Formats: sequence, C-alpha cells, structure tokens
Amino acid sequence: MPKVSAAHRDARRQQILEAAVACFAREGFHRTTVQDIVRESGLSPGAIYGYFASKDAIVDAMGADRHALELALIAAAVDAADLRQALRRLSREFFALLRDPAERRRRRVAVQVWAEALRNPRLLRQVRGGVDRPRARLADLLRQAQARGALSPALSPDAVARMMIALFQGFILQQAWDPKVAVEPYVAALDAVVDSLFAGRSATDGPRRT
Amino acid sequence: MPKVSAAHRDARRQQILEAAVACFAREGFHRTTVQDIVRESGLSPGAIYGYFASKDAIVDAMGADRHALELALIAAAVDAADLRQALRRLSREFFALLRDPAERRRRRVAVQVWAEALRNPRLLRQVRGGVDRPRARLADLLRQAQARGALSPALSPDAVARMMIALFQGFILQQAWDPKVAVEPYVAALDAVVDSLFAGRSATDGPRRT
Amino acid sequence: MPKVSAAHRDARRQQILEAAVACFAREGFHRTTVQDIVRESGLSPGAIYGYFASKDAIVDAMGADRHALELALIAAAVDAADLRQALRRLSREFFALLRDPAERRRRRVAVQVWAEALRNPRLLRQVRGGVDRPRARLADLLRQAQARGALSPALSPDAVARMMIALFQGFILQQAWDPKVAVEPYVAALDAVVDSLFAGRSATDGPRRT
Amino acid sequence: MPKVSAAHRDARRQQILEAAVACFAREGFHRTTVQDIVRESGLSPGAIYGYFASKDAIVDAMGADRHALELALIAAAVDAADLRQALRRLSREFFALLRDPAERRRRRVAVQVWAEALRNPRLLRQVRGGVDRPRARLADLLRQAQARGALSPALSPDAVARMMIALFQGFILQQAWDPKVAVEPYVAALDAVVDSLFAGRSATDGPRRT
DNA sequence: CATGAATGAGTGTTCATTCAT
DNA sequence: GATGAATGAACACTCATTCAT
Repeated sequence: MPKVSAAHRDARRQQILEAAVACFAREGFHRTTVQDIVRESGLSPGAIYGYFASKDAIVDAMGADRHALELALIAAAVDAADLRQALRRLSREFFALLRDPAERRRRRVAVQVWAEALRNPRLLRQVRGGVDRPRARLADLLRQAQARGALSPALSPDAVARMMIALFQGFILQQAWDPKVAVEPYVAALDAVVDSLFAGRSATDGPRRT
Repeated sequence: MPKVSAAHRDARRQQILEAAVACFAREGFHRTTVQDIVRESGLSPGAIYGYFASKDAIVDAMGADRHALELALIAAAVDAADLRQALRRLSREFFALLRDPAERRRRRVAVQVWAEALRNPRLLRQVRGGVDRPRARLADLLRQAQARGALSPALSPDAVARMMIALFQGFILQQAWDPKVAVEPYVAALDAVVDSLFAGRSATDGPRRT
Repeated sequence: MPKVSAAHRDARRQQILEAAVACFAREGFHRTTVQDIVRESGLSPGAIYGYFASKDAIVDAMGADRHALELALIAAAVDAADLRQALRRLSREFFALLRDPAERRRRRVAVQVWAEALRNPRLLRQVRGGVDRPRARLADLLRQAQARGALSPALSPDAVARMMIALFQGFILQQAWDPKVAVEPYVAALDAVVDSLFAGRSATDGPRRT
Repeated sequence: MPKVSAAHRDARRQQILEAAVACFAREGFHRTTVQDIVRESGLSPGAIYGYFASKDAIVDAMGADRHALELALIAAAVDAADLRQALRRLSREFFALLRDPAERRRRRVAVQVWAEALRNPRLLRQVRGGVDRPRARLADLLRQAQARGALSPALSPDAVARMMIALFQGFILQQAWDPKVAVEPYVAALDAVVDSLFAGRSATDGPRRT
C-alpha cells in the first residue's frame, strides 16, 4: 500500500482519533491501552504509531481538535452585535449539540481532559486557550454593555464572563454524571439569569439606582 | 481486642490518606504509584495494605472523606430560614476555604475525582451524593421562594439549583487551571446574580434595602 | 532476460551494501534499523528486500565482500619467495589502507563482525576463512623457513602464524577504540619483531644454538 | 522477604550478572532478552530491575566487574622487578585462566564488549581503562629496559606495549572463534618472541648493533 | 504487626518484513 | 520493478500486590 493521498492520511488519522475518543469515553485515558485503540480502530499498533508518536500525542491531538471545534463554535456565536442575543445563541447552539450521542461521548472525554490538564502542560494550554479567549471576548462585550449603561457598573466584567463559562462547564459535568439531566429547563434558566442581569436597564436608559 | 488502639489505627489511616492526597494533587491518581504514597507517608507497602485493600480503596476513601466534609459545610450553610442569606453564606464559606493552600490542593484532587467518577461507580455515587442532596435541598428552598412569590414561577427550581452548583464547580475548575484567578470579584458577581434573580420581588413585598 | 541489466543490479546491490556499512559503522548492526539503511541508501524497504532476503543477508554479504577483499590483499602480499619480505609487504600494505577514512569505517564494522561471528555461523565461516587460510599459508612459509634453518625449529609455525595475525587484529581493535593511535611506530616495531625472530640466522647459515 | 543483608544483595546481584554472562555468551547482548536473563537467573523481571536500572546497566556492571578483575590480574603479574619475568608470569597466568570453561564464556562476552564499546561510551571507558593503564605501565618498564641497554633503543616502547597487548587480544579472538586452538604452543611462541626482543642483550652488556 | 524484596501480568513502543498499488 | 503503508510479534520495563521474615 504505497504512496497514499493526503486525504487518505487524514481519514486514517481521524479514524484513530475517533477510536481513541470512543475508548477514552468508555474507559478513561489511563485505563485505555494502546491495544484497546488498536482493537477499536481495526488497525495495528504499528499503523497507530505511524500517525501518532505516542499515546500522549493522541490525547494532545484530541484536545487540539476539540479546542479548534469549540473556538469555531464560540466565535460564530459571539460574533453578534448584541450581547444578549450572542449569549442566547451560544447557549442554544452549545446545548443543541448535546443531543448527539457522539457529542455526549466527547463531553465525557472533555471532563477527563479538564483533569488531565492539571498535569499535562500542553493540554492545559489547549484547555485554557479554549476558555481564556472566549472569556476575554465576553468580558469585552460586557464592558461595552456597561459603557452603554446596559449592565450594572458594579459588576466585574471578567467575573461575570467567568460565571457564564462556569454555567456551561458545570452543566457538562452534571450531565456527564447523570445523562438523564434535561437540557431545556437549564437553558431556560440560563436565559432568565442573563435577562435578569440586564433587567430594568437598556442601552438607551441612563443608569438607574441599583 | 485489637493489637493497636482504634485511635492509632485512625491516625495511621489519616496519615496514609493525607500522603495520598499530596501525591494525587502533585501527579494525579494514575501517575501516582503506591510507592509514591509509601515514600510520602513514610510507611511501608505492607503497612498501607494493612489499612486499605487496594489503591482504588484509597481513592474511594479519599472521596468519602471529602464527601462528608462538603456535606457538612453545605448542610451548615443552607440550614438557614432565608434562601438569599443561605446562598450568600454558602458562597462566602465555600470560597473562604480556598485561601488555604491545603484546600486548594484538595480541590485539584476533586477535579480528578470528577473525571474518575465517570468510570468508578463508587466514586460516582459519592460525587453525586455530594451534589444531588444539596441540589435537592436548594431546589426545595427555591420552590418555597416561588410559593412566597419571591422568585419567578417561570423558572425551574431544579435548573436554578443546578446553575448555582455549576457556578461553584466552574470556579473550582478555572482556579485549578489558573491559581491566580481572584476569588473576591467572583463572589461579588455571584451575589449580584443571586440578587438579580430575586430582583423586584419579595415574599411580602415589604421594602428592601439592596 | 531480466528487466534490468546485471550491471544495474550490481550497482544497486553495492549501493545498499555501502549504505549499510555506513550505518553499521555509525550505530552498530543491532542498533541499525532497516529504515536507517533505507534512508542512507535513498531506496525503499521494498527495493532493499528485492536485493537481500533479510537484514542478516546484508550482514552476510558485507562479510563476504570484506572477506574477498582481504584474501586478495593477503594473497598478493604473501605470494613472495622470501618470507621476511612477504611479511614486511603485508604489514605495509595492510596498514597503509588505514589512512583511508572509509577503510577505518570498514574496520569498525569488522570488529563488530568479529563479535557477531560468535553467534552467526555463516559469518564465522567467513571470518575464519579470512583468517585460517592466510594463517595456513603463513605457517607453510614458516615451516619452509625452519627447513632452511632461517627460523628456530623450536617454534610452532602455527603458533607464530597466529601471533602474526594477532598483531594485526589487536592493532585494528586498539585503533578502533582510539583513532589517534599512530600506525608508523607500530609497523616499525612489527618489523623489528619479525627481524628478531630471524635474528642471527639466515637461509645460508647453518643451524645455531638457540 | 523484608530487610536483607548486604551480603544477600551482593549475592543476588552476582546471580543476575552470572545469568546475564551466560546468556550473553550464548546469544550475544542484543539477542539476549531480559526474559532470557529472567529465565536463566530464576528470578522475575521485577527482581532484576530492583538490582539494575536497565539492561544496559547490566552490561555496564559486567564490564566494570571484568575490568576490575583484569586490572588486578595484570597489576599482580606486572609488579615484578624483572620485565621479562613479569611478561612471562602475565602470559602464564592469563592463559592459565582459559582452562576454566566459565572464563572461556566470559572471554566470548569480552569480544562482544570490544565491539559494543565502539558505540557505548561507558563501556569504551572501561575497556580502555583495562588496556591503557597496563599498556602505560608496560611501556614504562620497556623504557627502563632501554635505559639499561636491555632493549634496542630503536623500538617505540609504546608500540611494543601495544604489540604485547595485541598478542593477548588476538589469541582471545582466535580462540573464541575456534575453541580447539591450543594454548601451550602459543604461550611458548610468545615467550620466544619476548626472548628474541631481548636477544643478545643484557643489562650488563653494552649496546650492540641490531 | 510491620517490612520490603519479590512477583508477573501487562504496558507503550519498535522494527523486520510484506504486499496492494 | 519499485513503493511505502501496514503488520504484529517481540521488546524493555513498570507497578499493584503478596508474603516470608
């Protein structure tokens, strides 16, 4: 099987990553052996090592892929003139994904990546890249909202941004532990919280007593 | 009649668990070897296996201890007549702990427990016990608040309770990744969000100071 | 009628062998992978296996080539009427080669072949062929010298022949370990030893007391 | 099996080294697997790694042991007032060892160490330590002999020392290839060569033409 | 009880070799 | 014929656990 197209290489790479994600979701990184990935992917150990230098490299690549995907999602959602609309769109799109079982599997792996990032600097960089950038963007938008008078100037935009992210992270965690947790009421409550943050204020309103 | 006093046994047990937490915080569960715990505790492998049946048993016990501690904390805080006050007290006490480096270390381990719980049924039971019970209690209080008219009846009490918990979990995660994250602005923002949830309403509609 | 000319095949074969020698000199047989030879030769694994049945076959072929070369060298040198002159010529020609870096590289490989021959019967046959035949020839000449009275009859011609060979082998070894070892003083000392063996005797002299 | 005497540890260490030497003599370093040493020693992989950090460390230790042994042998032999007597004693003692099959086995391994030293800096240091020091000592003695007029001043003492060593190395090699090679005639011839080097000269004689 | 040397199944990884293209 | 992706047996090494002392 000589010289093979770049597309074929990419497909194989993806095949390995998907097999790895399946194993990781099922068993966790550390309990997943390379042999497990071999079995799941239908390839051979040698083939795997032709695409990835080590088991760790697979974990890294998985993190990088995930990172890219999330950034794209967030970038698209947050790229709205109106902050409230942006947040609303983000939560809807984000939680809509969770209807896909494959995505749920990926989320289980994400929780493991969170833990692994505490020990793996490359993973930490990725995980922080996927959180810090959106947070900064969100904080900017919140600052602008404060400037417009649409948000209480007493709140730290950075802290509020962290809270928004925490609301996503916490849900992922809780749903990973209990897949029966319903998405819809949570999204509704999330919207309400966002609304209440802006409650009684508007871009045209002047500041009001708190 | 045991050869050593129960107090001695408990002390030894605690010594092992603390050594284990130190190792787990430093290296993670899976990268921590029993030898690491042996070194850290100053005991011998045989001694460790006299107190715990396996490495997994140590992880379980650690989870159980943590669980008990958190439940106590939450029970104490939430055991207040007034919901708003209860939440305020909880967030203050909870985040106050994070000033202790030992607690921070334990939190790093907690993040790993979250991930590990996805694979370890005993750990999952514990972790869910530590989250589900408080959440149920919180939801009850929220339902009562709705009954009083202090909270919008449109919100799912359960979902709001999940959100409150998510706000804690997300912060632990974010601080584990970046220990420089400041606690105070986050607590302030958290208070504001809680306030805004109740904004413009009150049980009796008596006057309210903000 | 082969698809490619015999000349082409031979050139390819030589190309592989030279690449192999370069790798072996650099890394040793066992640490040299077929991939190393592939890289060094600029060919593909498949191509290599078109010319050699296995990695071992390359080692064998290399040994055989070397063997042929050495035999030719020795045959030419020893094919002299006068023993003393023959030995002198041999040592000169032999050590002259060591000025060529490529030859030094080959010598490093030769030392490895010596070791490998202990385990590889085909290599042992070659290495012994390269040593036993010249030794036998040398022993013959020494016996003739004894018959002429030019050499003490007390010496075992075979042992003396072994010693002559040992003097070459030892030098190769010592120079492989330390490339700075000078050739000239060694050759001079070697001549002196040969001379001293014949000292006080000559073909025309009658026997003398030892 | 707790706390064990230093003697026991040394015995185990030796047990492993002897098993390793047996395997190396039989199969060579590279073809010997750790499992082979495990089988030969009757221990377990874990036990082996309790005494040696790696397979390479076993090779190193073996080299170091051999080095120490040879240095002791040579030191004892060469520590004689008279050079000729010293060389005679050395060759007798050295070759006497070869009657022991265990020593022959060790010699086979030594040949492999020679080759391995070309790639392994630690082994090279050892192998050169075992050769350079004795050579320097020998060269000193030869220089003294020249000063006394017992040896031709035309010879390089260093080169002659190398030759003496080469005569040992070459024999080891030739006997490793062919265990039937007889020791006695070689020792006799060696003595004769030594004698002939000093032939016609003596400490009390004045210089003579060579 | 406590010790720690010993165990051995299992790990991540390599590399000589094959064979579909 | 030439290619190089793929194979998979084998490797060096680890570590949770045991048990003789």
